[in-house]
Amino acid sequence: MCGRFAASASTEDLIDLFGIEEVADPAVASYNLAPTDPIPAVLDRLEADAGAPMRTLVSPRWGLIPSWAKDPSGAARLINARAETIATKRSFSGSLSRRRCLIPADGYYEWTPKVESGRTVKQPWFLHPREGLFVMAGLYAWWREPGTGAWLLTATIITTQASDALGHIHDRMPMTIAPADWDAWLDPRLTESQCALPLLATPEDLSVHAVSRAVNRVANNGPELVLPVADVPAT
DNA sequence: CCAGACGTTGTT
DNA sequence: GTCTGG
DNA sequence: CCAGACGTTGTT
DNA sequence: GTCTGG
Repeated sequence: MCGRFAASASTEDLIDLFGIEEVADPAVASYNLAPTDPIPAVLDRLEADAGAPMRTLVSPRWGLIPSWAKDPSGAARLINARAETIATKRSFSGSLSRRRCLIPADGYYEWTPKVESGRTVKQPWFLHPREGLFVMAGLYAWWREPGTGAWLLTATIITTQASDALGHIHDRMPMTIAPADWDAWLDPRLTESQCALPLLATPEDLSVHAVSRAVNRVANNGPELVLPVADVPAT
């Protein structure tokens, strides 16, 4: 699955790569993004006067809160949405039809148990493309706070069964969208979920290496978190 | 019809 | 063991 | 995802 | 909001 990731591209990088027209929230580099954190996301917003959609850089909280939720307390739970069932699950189907986004990342983390000095510790791994950004498929939702009327934007990352190459690390992995399909994936006017689903792609040829357990603690951050560590433990 | 749920992950 | 916070 | 907390009363 | 269960 995907429960922690790194995203360090600058706002300028993302403007160039995705053709961003409006920056609602600038990108903030982080090498330790955790559930409930603001994460970078690209979406196409429909203008009120119904022209072409406006490609916008936003910063939703990670963990989708459906618009009908009574309170936002479940946010840390819906950090992933299973590709196999998003079209029929009530928490996601509306977002799949009309609120799809892209989440640009450097790569993501997974953990495996490891015995060290007789104790079991959680060994983190960093999974990432050999070059370029890892553009994850996401869904978003708007939730309105009853008291203040303030709007809260949240998002989730779509997952699928891990490929054999990654299965020894974890049985789930995030899905991507190929650059040629970005426009269609983001277009909120394409409301047929059956048109959107085939755009979901499986990550190919990811590189995997062990990283420091410093990433386990969410307070830690910095580019050193994604660096390989010499002591590569057996799985 | 109304009431109530609506999710993923890992672990056991 | 299970929930909350980050 | 992992780490860390998990509670009440009365008194200061 | 929308679907399922009763």
